[in-house]
Amino acid sequence: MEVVGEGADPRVRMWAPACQAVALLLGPYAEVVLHDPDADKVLAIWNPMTSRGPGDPSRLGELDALDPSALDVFGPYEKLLADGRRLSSVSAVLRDADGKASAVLCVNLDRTPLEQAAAVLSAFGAPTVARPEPLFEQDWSERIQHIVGAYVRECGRPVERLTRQDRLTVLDRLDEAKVFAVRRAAPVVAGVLRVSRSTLYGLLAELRASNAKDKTS
Amino acid sequence: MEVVGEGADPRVRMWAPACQAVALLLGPYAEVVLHDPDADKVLAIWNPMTSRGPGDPSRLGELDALDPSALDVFGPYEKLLADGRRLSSVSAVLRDADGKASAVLCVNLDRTPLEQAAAVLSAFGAPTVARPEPLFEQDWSERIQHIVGAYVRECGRPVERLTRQDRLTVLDRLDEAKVFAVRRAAPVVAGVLRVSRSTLYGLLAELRASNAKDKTS
DNA sequence: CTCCAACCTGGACGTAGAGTCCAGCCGTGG
DNA sequence: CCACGGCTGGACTCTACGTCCAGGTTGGAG
Repeated sequence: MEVVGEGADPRVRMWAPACQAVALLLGPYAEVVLHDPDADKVLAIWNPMTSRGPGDPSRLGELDALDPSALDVFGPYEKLLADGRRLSSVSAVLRDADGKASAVLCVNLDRTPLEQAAAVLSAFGAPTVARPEPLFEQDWSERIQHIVGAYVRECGRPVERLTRQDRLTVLDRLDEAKVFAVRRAAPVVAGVLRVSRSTLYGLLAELRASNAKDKTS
Repeated sequence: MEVVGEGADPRVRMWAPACQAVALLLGPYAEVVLHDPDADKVLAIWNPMTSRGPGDPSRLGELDALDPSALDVFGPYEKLLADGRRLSSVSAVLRDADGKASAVLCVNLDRTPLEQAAAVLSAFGAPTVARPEPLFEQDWSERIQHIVGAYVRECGRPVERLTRQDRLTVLDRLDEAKVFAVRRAAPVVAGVLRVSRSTLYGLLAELRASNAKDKTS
């Protein structure tokens, strides 16, 4: 836990536990700042997001309604950091036993990680309604290329120079993927595999006989 | 902002702004509790997750190291609610100007929404490697049922008693999904749509002519 | 009620393309 | 040299795709 400015001021000693607790809970994405409203300076800061430190000007002139009649809690409102990060911020006027405003607490929560996650989640949409096919269903020839390519990459040999056993394996995968249920797929596969249509059917028959035998055994 | 117990106790008046600020920032998923360490009772509570209220016993006997020598901040540690929700909790001992422990602050953050989101995100994995096909590619007849069923649900009418226009629309979607590129699909579609094979081809021809005309215009 | 038009239907038909078969052509190994 | 296993093009059959047509049915108009 990085903390700057602790212990110097009695006000800091009083409010530090609360500030530290919040900073601890919110991990690295929250900055907790304790301001001196009279001097308009930073008293202490936990998890600083910028290079601010104690003594730096607070610049919280906007919420200068520090009389006891007004509300003591502000926000959450949005802040923007120089690097574009969006913050959710809340502020609270902290008063001592006399009712005098002794400090101002600001908690700045970096929303960007949450917003990125939310973007992914919302883009996920309704999975059962969304169509996954434009890539896969559409272009079954692409799929053939993909399966064959994967095997070639797998065993290192180029597309040509594949052993008979290799072709059997690839054909098994293609058959497993129901590739041959789509019209006109056989000639395409034969072309990709650099094999004649006859050979293709030969290998396929051999394969299916073998698979059937495995099933009965 | 739901808050219970405000204003009664001077300690509540002192710490309320900080508590309220945290409760505001963390929205509905954080509960902020202010305890009386002497009476071991709840002083005030923001966004209560259970039915606890002011005056109820605090039961925070575990962190009874309330002497000034020990650390004043505890956690984050894990808590379990009766309904199974997992909480991240932090506690802080709040002291008055004399150094006397006047209150204990507890912030309980419900982690379940975040954990659910994280589970979705991690399950997302590597999208280009994962295969979405075992459900869709495999069973194209299931897909037909799905598309037709979706439309039926959409317009309310039962599978039968569909108007000609409806059938045209459904067929357009099926054709768009390249369903008719797979062998033997046409008879299945005709069966599902309660239409003869001839009619199916008739509607399909009509549809494709219309689409082609739209393209040229 | 009749008539008519639009539509659906079963069935017949032509054809593309799936799958089989075979004779011939290579390679490799004896 | 031959023998042999495997690949090849081509011819063949048959499935099933897509078209067409002659009926039958429905529903609305007269």
